[in-house]
Amino acid sequence: MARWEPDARGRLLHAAVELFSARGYDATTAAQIAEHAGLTRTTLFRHFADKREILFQGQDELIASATEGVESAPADSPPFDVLRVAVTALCTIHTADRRETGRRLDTILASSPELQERAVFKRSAITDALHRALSARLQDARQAGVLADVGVRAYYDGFASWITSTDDGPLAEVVDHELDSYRSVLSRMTVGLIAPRR
Amino acid sequence: MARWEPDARGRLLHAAVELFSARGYDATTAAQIAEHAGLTRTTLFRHFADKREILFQGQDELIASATEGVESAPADSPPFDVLRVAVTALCTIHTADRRETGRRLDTILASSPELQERAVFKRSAITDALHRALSARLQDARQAGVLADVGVRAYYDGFASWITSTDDGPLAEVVDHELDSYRSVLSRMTVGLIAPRR
DNA sequence: GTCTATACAATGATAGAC
DNA sequence: GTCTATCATTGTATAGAC
Repeated sequence: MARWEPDARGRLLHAAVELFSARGYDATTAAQIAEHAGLTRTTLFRHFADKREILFQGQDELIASATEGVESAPADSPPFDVLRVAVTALCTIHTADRRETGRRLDTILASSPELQERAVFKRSAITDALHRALSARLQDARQAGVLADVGVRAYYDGFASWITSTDDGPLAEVVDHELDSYRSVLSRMTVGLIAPRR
Repeated sequence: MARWEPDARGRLLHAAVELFSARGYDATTAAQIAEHAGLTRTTLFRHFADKREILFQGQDELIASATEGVESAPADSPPFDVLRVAVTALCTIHTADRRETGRRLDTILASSPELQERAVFKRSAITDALHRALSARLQDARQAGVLADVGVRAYYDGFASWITSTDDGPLAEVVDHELDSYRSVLSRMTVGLIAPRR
């Protein structure tokens, strides 16, 4: 028998989503979230550095996942395939049941500048991790930068369309198609797009 | 005769940089900054939405500047040249005398996660503005996304090396070289980089 | 090892006077 | 545009309970 109910973090997330959806982010205090989860305010701040972080738990896995993804790609993979392996690794974290959660989270995020700021920061952290790993592997910081930006863009675009769309398929599939589209954009970049047409 | 000393915002910026450099961001209170600038805490928050924003005043001009830059490019410019016009427009805001300010600001930013979060948010806002403007012009959201990312990356990389380097030239020149490098990366993307070598 | 009680400094908002 | 005053809330620090 545990002395306390398990999964405090999960309960706090659930309570936060519930209350933010009902009253809005600003109108919900940390004390209310804690109480709703059967805990106290002090305990909430023991688990999370700040109020925003409740909604972003698990995001740090994505950062680690990006780095590992790059390192796990076959030795002879061309750069874009290395990127694909890494971005696909990001997708495996979100299972199908997280889809509804993602939807609700997205609505809440859109309502608060404070949360958007944190979301952007997380995205930037993932991009930086990917950038570093690709840079180490490809030995070209600028090429790595472009690929990291494209990969993260494909991932976020894919995620957005995944939670919006009605037909259900895995996130990885949607993101993979996004990557194809961006690859096609990149491959067209030389034709009249960069060099002036003469 | 003015009833108050002019340029409250500028004085607050100066006071903030001074105190943050001396004691650190967290150890400096809004009241101290205000007092140092000959004002009260309340007045500080009349000028700035929060403590962080003091250091980022004028950044919103960059966002507007990005949009206008894209719209001001000649009608027949190829996409990358449109980007170049827009990114160059961003550079004209920082004159040579802002270089030392940029250096000091950079040191302060590096010391506080809270400030880095805001900095990333501003970068993201510029990227989004550029993305929107390019998207409207090129009628291709993904191509616009890649170009916006590349442009902003060139701008920030250029800015970082501009404030670091000893020899003085205009920011626009450094950024222009960055853009050349990224253009070259993009043009090499099709050769063995994306498609597997056979 | 996780939870709680309490006290505390600082942010940011608000209302009203000069 | 600036000031005084007051307020709820965040986030920290500390000490102790189960």
